[in-house]
Amino acid sequence: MRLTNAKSMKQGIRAVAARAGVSTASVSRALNNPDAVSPSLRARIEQAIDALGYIPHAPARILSSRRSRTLGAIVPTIDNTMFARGIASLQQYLSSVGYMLFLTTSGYDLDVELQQARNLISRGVDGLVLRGDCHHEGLRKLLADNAVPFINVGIYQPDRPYPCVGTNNEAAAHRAAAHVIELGHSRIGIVSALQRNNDRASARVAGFRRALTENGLALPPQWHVEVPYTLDDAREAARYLLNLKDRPTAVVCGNDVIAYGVLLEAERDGFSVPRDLSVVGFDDLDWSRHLRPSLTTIHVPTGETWQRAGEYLVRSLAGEQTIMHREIDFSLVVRESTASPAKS
Amino acid sequence: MRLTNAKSMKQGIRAVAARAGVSTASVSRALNNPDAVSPSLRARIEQAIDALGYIPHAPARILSSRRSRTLGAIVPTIDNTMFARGIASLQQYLSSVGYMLFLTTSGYDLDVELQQARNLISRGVDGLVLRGDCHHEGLRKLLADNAVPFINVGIYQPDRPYPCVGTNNEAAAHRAAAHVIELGHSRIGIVSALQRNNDRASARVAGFRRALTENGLALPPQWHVEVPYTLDDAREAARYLLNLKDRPTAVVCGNDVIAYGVLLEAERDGFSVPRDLSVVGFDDLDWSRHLRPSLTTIHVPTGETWQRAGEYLVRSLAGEQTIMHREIDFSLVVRESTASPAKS
DNA sequence: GTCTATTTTGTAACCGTTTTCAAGTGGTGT
DNA sequence: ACACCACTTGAAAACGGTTACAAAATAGAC
Repeated sequence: MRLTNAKSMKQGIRAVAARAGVSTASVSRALNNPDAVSPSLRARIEQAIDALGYIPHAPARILSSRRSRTLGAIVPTIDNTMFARGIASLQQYLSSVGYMLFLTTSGYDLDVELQQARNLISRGVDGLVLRGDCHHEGLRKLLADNAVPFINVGIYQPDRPYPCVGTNNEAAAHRAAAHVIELGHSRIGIVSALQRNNDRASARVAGFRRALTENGLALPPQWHVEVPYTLDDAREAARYLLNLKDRPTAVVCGNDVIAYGVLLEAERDGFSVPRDLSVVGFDDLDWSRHLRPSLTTIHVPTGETWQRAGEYLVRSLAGEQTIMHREIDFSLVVRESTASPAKS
Repeated sequence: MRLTNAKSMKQGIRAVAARAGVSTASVSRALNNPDAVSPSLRARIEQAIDALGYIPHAPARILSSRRSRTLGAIVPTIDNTMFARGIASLQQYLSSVGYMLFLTTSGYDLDVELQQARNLISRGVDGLVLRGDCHHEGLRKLLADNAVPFINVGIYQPDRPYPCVGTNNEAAAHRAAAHVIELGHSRIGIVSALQRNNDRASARVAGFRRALTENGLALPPQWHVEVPYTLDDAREAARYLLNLKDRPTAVVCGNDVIAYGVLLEAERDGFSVPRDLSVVGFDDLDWSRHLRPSLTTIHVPTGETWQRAGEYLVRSLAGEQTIMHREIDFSLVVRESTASPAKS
C-alpha cells in the first residue's frame, strides 16, 4: 500500500514542494535558512505551507540533520519551588532562542539520573543540564562516549574540569553562619538537608562548620541534624533540637523550607523568634519575606543561574567560546528571624 | 564521503546486527517485541547491544513507527505548586509505563498555548494533556486535523464533547461558601483568581455566587475582587477588602495562595483569624496545614487527577475503551481559619 | 556580447529505525 | 514420506526531512 506517488504525498515537505512547484530542497531551505532562497520562491512556499497547514516533522528533521535544538534537564524533583523556578527560567530562555527543553526527574537517585540521561540522549538532545556534580560513575562515560555537552548547575567548582554555573555554596553558608556569630551567638545548631549524593547540601554544611571553627565555636554532634526535604521532617528536627536540655540559641538551615519548619515548630513550642531563637535560611524563596517573622536568609538568583546554564550550552553548541565556570553572586538578606541572643 | 559500508557503521542498529551476526530486523524485534525472537538470538543480540553500548535513536524510531511513546503537556506555569505537583505525578506515572513527557508552558496565554501545541505535535507527541477547556479556536482544529488525542485536566464538564478529568470546581466552591454560611456568616467576600481565559477560576466564582444566592445573601460588587497569582497581589486585595468601612466577616478564596495572602494581611493589619475574619482556601497545598492559623480549604487530589489524565491517554492510545469524563472527588477540610462570626 | 564569478535551484543519497513480505526451518498428523 | 502449519529470520522499502553536489540562472567585468 506504500505507493510513493513521488509528488502527491498527503502531507509533508514533498506535498508543499509540489504545491509550490519547487523542489523539496527549496522548501527545506525556506524553512531553515530563509535568506538562501529568493523572495519570490519564499513567498510561494510560505503560501503553500499555510495553505496546507504543514507542520514540519521534528523527528525526521533531527534524524536527518543530527541536531535537535532541544536540551535535556534532569532535576531531583520538580515539586520544589527552587527547581520549579529554575526550570521555568531555563525554559523561557530556551524558547526565546528557538530551543526546547526535555525535562525529567531523578528523585535524588543517581541510578535513575543515569537512566534518564540515557533516555534523553536517545531522544537526541543536543545538550544536558544537570544539577550539581555528584553523578553516577557511568554518567560521565556516557556523556563522553556520545559527545554530549553538559553543565552542572547550582554549584561553583572552578577546580574541576566540568562546566558549571552557580553560587559558591560553601562561601554562602559561611556568610550565613558568620551573620549569627556577629550577632553574638555562640551556641549554634545546624539543620541541613541530607548530604548523601547532594554536593550542594554538603558544601553548605562545610561552610557552616568552617565559620564555627574559625570562631572557635564547638558543634556538639547533637546540634547537627539532617532532614529530608519536607516541612514535616524539618519540624520534627526542630522539635528535637529545641527539647535538648542544652539547646542552641541560633539555628542555621540548609534551605528555606527547613528554616520554615524550624520557625513554625519553634513558635508552636512557645519559643519566640528571634527572641528565644534565631533562624537563618538559604535560598530566599518567595515565602521567606511573607512569613512572620520574615526569614533572614541567603538570596540565590535561581532564575539567573539556570538561564546562564542554558546560555552556556546554546552558545557552545553554536561553536562560540564560553567560560566553563561561572560564579553567581549570593547575598545575605537580613530580616526578622535573627537577632542578638537574649543575655543569659 | 558517505560510503555506506553496509556492515560497518560505527554505531546504530546495523552495527549491533553486524556484531551479533543477524539482520537489523531481528535486532529491532529483540528490542520492541522480545518474544518474537528466539532465545538464542536474543541473547546474542543483547550481548552485542551492551558490548557496543548501543542506544536506540528515538527520532529514527518515531519516524519509522509513527509513534513516539511521548505525551505533551501544556500548563500555564510550572512555577506554581499545584501544577508542579500534578506534573510530577503525571511524569511518574508515564515513566512507569514507558512513556515520556514533553512539558511546555503557556503563561496563561491562549496564543502561546496554540503555538506550543503546534510545537509538540511537530515533535511527534502521541497525545496532549491540556489544562481546562478554555483554548484558542485554532487549537481544536489543529488537534482534529492531526488526529491527536488529548484531555482537559482540572475540570469536570460531562456535557461537553471533550475528554476531561478533574473535580467539579463549581460544586466544590459551592461547598466552601456553604461552609462559612453554615457557620453563620452573612457578610461574605470573594477573592478570586483572574477569570479571563481561566475556566477553573470562573467555575469557582460561579459556585461561590450560587451558594450566596441560594441563601439569599447579597454580594456587593466591592466584595468581589480578582487578583493575579501572587502572594503580593492577594495581600493587596485583602488590604483593600479589610479597609472597607463595610467589610465582610468571611472571605472565600479562589485558591490557597490567595488565601495565604488574605491571612497574612489580615493578621498584619491586626485582625485575628478566625475571630475577626474567616478565610477559606481552595486546593489544599502543603502549606495550608502548616500555616498558623491553619487554613480551612477544599482538598483537591491533584496528583490523582493528573495521573488519571495520563492513564486516559495511554489507554486510549492502546486502543482500550475509556470513559471520557471522569470526576475527581473533592473534600472540605476544616481547620483553624474559619469560625462563627463574632456576635455584633 | 562573451566570459567568469556568484547566487538560486534541483536531484538524489542518506539519517537510523520499523515493518512488510517472502523464504527458511522444524514439527505434526496422516 | 508428504503436505501443512507455526514460528523464525532476513532483505529491502519506507518514514519525512536535510544537504552535498551539480546544474541553471543571474550579475558583473571587460
